[in-house]
Amino acid sequence: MALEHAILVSLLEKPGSGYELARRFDRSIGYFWTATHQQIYRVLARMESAGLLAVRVVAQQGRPDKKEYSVAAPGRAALSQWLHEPIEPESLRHDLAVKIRGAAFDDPAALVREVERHRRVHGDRLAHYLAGELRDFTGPEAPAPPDAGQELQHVVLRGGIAYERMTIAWLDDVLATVRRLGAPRPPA
Amino acid sequence: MALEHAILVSLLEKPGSGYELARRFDRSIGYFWTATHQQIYRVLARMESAGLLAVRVVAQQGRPDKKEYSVAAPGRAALSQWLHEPIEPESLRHDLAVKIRGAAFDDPAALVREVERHRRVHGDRLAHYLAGELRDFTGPEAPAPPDAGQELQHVVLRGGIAYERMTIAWLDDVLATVRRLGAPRPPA
DNA sequence: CTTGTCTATGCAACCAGTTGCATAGAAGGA
DNA sequence: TCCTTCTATGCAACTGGTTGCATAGACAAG
Repeated sequence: MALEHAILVSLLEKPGSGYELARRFDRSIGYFWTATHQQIYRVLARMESAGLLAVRVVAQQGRPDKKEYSVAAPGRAALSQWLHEPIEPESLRHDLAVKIRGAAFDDPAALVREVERHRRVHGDRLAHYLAGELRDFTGPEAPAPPDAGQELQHVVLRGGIAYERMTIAWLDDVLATVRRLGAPRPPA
Repeated sequence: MALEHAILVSLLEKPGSGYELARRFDRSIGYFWTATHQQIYRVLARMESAGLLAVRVVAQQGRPDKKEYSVAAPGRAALSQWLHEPIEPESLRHDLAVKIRGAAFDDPAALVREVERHRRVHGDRLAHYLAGELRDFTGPEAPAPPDAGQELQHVVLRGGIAYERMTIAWLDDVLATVRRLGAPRPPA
């Protein structure tokens, strides 16, 4: 149930509506946890009825009303408790690796195209992360000195950057390996 | 539904029972895809009734009978089709990152213990992968020259090794950052 | 004036994966 | 002798997450 906790952290950083949370999950929080708006709305409703969140309906001009959520005391306590519990170090779930091993039984040209496509996506993500790092942390516009929250956000972002760099290097390794092999077997 | 395809690849590499598959998913395949035995049995039953797999009951001495599954022609075709379809480049799902950002609102000492624990687990995994690489690919016992399937298995394993190394380096970065911050705020 | 995009919220159905439990014979150690 | 572990299979209930669909006003482009 890490989505609940991700929402608590995000709302502690700044209260907001389900829609705003969904956009944050397309950006900074989404670097390490994704969620669709439907799921966010559902979890928000559950958390609110459980007393973890407080809601305030905010009227806006030129736009629909929004429900602004913020963390209530029990929500903060629930987060604190979770932070003190150990969690499972998670494992990879990489379907591309399944495809790579599957290429031993099929046409490797299709794999090359697919790996190249993934490489491009990861390259774009890396560029996006680096731009965000420059904007929020290392550029001239960044706040100095940063507070603890910003330092922690930055180290998480550095993790995303390291992940993308590692992935890109690995995909290059995969491409070199597959190209070296040529055509192992005809297509099924 | 990548579990289906992971099973197809694994059974193409070598036919086996649900129990044997479950053990493979604790080892090599599990480097990038995990599954419990319950799920494997359920998916195997579904795939068999869909005609993707063939079963053969094998009597054993001193042990229960087992159902040995192998890939039927429609299964091979289904795998081939999937290999030619593009898949979504997947994103991280890292609950530890949620905890790190949450530490801005709580006691950072708990975070330090948790990160150290994760670091140990990833260190163990790295050692395990490296031992496997030596045993199967780079050591004196390894088959030379390797065939295409082995080359591909090796490049996937190199991905796991790169992932663990990257993760360990990042966790060290996290530890250094958190320790530098001291105690940002009192516990909730 | 119509089409499309943006803000904003939500229901319903489905699917994948986890957790808990159950069975059962063989082997090995306390 | 009993307890645990290993091999081997499976059901049932639940939870977390995805997909498809729906509504509705504001605004901008064509």
